[in-house]
Parts: sequence; C-alpha cells; structure tokens
Amino acid sequence: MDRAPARPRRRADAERSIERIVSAARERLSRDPDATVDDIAKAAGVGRMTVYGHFRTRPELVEAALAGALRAGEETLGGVDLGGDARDALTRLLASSWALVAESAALLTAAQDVLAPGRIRDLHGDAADRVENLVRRGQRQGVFRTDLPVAWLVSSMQYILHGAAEEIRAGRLANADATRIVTATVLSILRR
Amino acid sequence: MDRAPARPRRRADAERSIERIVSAARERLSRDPDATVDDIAKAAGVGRMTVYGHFRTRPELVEAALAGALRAGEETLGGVDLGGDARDALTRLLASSWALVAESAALLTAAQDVLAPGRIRDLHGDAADRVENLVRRGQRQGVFRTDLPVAWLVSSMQYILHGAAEEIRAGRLANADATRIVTATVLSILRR
DNA sequence: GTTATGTCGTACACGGGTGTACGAGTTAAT
DNA sequence: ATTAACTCGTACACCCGTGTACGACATAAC
Repeated sequence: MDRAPARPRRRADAERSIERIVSAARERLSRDPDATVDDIAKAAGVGRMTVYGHFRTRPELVEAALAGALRAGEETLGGVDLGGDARDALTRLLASSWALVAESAALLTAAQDVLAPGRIRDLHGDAADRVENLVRRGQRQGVFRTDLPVAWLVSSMQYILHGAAEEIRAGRLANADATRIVTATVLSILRR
Repeated sequence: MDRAPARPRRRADAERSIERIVSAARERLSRDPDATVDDIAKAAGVGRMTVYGHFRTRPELVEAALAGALRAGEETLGGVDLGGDARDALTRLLASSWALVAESAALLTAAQDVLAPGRIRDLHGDAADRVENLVRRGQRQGVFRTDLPVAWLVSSMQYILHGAAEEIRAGRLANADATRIVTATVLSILRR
C-alpha cells in the first residue's frame, strides 16, 4: 500500500526481491499461519536480513502478504460476470476463484493473530461485501433461502471453502473433484 | 488413559487437582489453541508446578484434555436415539451435542499442533465413525444425497459446526439461534 | 567509474514459554 | 501422630523467534 508511492527511488533488484518475498509469504503463511520470517526468507531464496530491509516487522510483512492476495483476488473477481440468475453467477464465481478465496481465508486467519481487527476489515471489507450483495440479489430473485441470516450464509460459505482447501491439503480430497463438490455444497446451503 | 490404573495409590486432593486441571485445559484450549501451561494452571486455580506434577509435558496435558472431551462426548452421543428417519435422528443428535462437538473440534485443532497424527486418530476415530454410519443409513433410506463422497459430507458438517462455534465466539451469532441455524444448514447440505 | 542502494552473514540483546531442581509448608491416609 | 503424598513458590537453564547493529560485498543507476 505504501510500498508503491512511498519512496519513488528504488532499484530494480529491490523491486524483484520484494515481489519474491511477498509471494513467498503468501504461499507459506497459507500453509502455516505461524511461519517464521526465516522460513519465508528461505522460501523466497533471500536472506532474512533482506526481508527486514523491506519490512520492519513481521506483522508488516503479513499485512503486505494479505494485501497482495486480496489484490489478486479483486482482479479475478472483477473479471467474473455477476449478472443473470444468481445461482449461475455464484457457480461462475466459485469456478473461477474458489481456490484463491480459500487460500486467502487461510492467510486471513494468519493475519488475525498479528494485525489489529480494524486493519483487516479495511483490507478485506469490500471483497466480502461483493459476495454478500450477490446473496441478497439471489434472495430477491427468490432462488436463495431467506430463513437464515445473510451474514451466516456468507460465513458458512467461507467455512466450506476453507474446509475444502484443508481437505485437499490433507490429501483427503482430489483437486479435480473440488470445484464440483464445493459448488454443489454451497448451492445446497443457499437453495431455498 | 494411563492415569486411571497407573498407580492405584493417589490421594483425594490429587484426584481433585487433576480433574480441575483437565477441565481447565479443555476450557482454555478450546478458546486458544496456544494457551500456556501457566494459563491453564491459573484457570484451574493451581500452581504451574502442580500441573507438571501430574503431566510431564504440555503435549501430555493436551492429550488428556482431548481424551476428556471425547469421553464426555461419547456419553452424550451414547444417550441419543439414532433410530428412525435419519433426518430426525441427525436433528436430535445436533440438538443435544452440536456445541460440544464444536468445542471439541477447536480442541482437536489445538491437539493437531502437538500430537502425533496417529495418536489423534486413535482417540477420535469411533466418534467420527458414528456420524458416518448415520449418514450412510440416511443414504440407504433415500433421504440423504449420494452425489458427493461420504467423507466430504461428514467433513463439511464438521466445518459448519466449527464455524458456528467461531461465529458465536466472535459475537456475530446469538447462542439462542445457533441450534436452529446449524441444524438447518447441515440438513441442507445432506438433503437429496 | 563513482556512488548510492541493496544483499546478506554473523553476532547479539531481548522476551516468552518449557521443563527441572530445590525446598518449605500443607494435607490426606493409617 | 507419624508418614507419605501433594502443593507450589522461587530460581534457573534452555530453546526459539524477533528485531537491531555492524560491516563486507555486490550491483544497479547516472
């Protein structure tokens, strides 16, 4: 966030390092929320001191990783057509992005340990809003249930996604089946 | 496990201490998987050294807490009538035990950090089997879906329960509504 | 080619949790 | 009432991750 326009002066190799570090942080923190700064540095093929050269503290690094994942998510979500039948829209949304959302969710729990609650809402807010709006539209169309709180419906989707990612990680679910299974499960929850 | 018949000799106050410690461990670890031995000791109204007097290491304490929770779970689950229509049976099962299962799930993730995988399966195995059998019976009765793997159906139930507990903890879900919401959600997932 | 910037190893101070050692005081068992 | 079991504070050694300091070397920028 402040890394783009903060100091206009930055060398090309520094740019490259930062990108590799943030990318490694996303990858590692998604698998282990307690991943060490040293772990991340190693995964990025970089010395620990280099990391501290760009991120003063570990929380700052975690925040950058979360921001990066959310920005990537925004791009993907932005390209999905959310019009038409809400069920179809949701199916399209899940097909193109469920894995990414699930990964971000894991990273998000990692962030919850070290970042202030308000900070997270700021970064994550509108991503969640988008889904919530889609659910509401489905309700207005009469295809989604209205007997449960919207907040719960959205949350339960999150938990299903998170769970599916976990099952894959543990080898109990094949990656090929995942999209179909996740979609079917989520639609079942929302169905009127 | 080895605490009952290990040394037949144990004083009444020691018995009391152990019970309070295990109980406190269940309570605290369900809220924070990284709870300190000292945290647990304080919650039990006992000195840290007393804890180490009964449990040599922290993992050993975690295991005792998990075992205690599962034993309590077995008692509750054992008292539920699982006959008749599988949907009704599942509703009864959830009504009487969802909170407990959800709590144990949180404790279970705490245990996953410190215990060997095999150790957990040993303790948790038949509790999961019971639910799985109920799901299979529902499929045979034609009231539960068969287009998704049974293992996934059971897992997704777990994740929903876990999520509901989380929502309550965060204050986003009222305890009074929880049973109804959880039941409705789970039945929606299983419905044919 | 000079200079500022970035890389990164070693070393260290610090904090926090774990597990051990000692020992004095307390309480149940008989 | 004597004994063995239990409680529990203080103190300490240990490990591990964080963040800082110093400094040598490499490399991009001009």
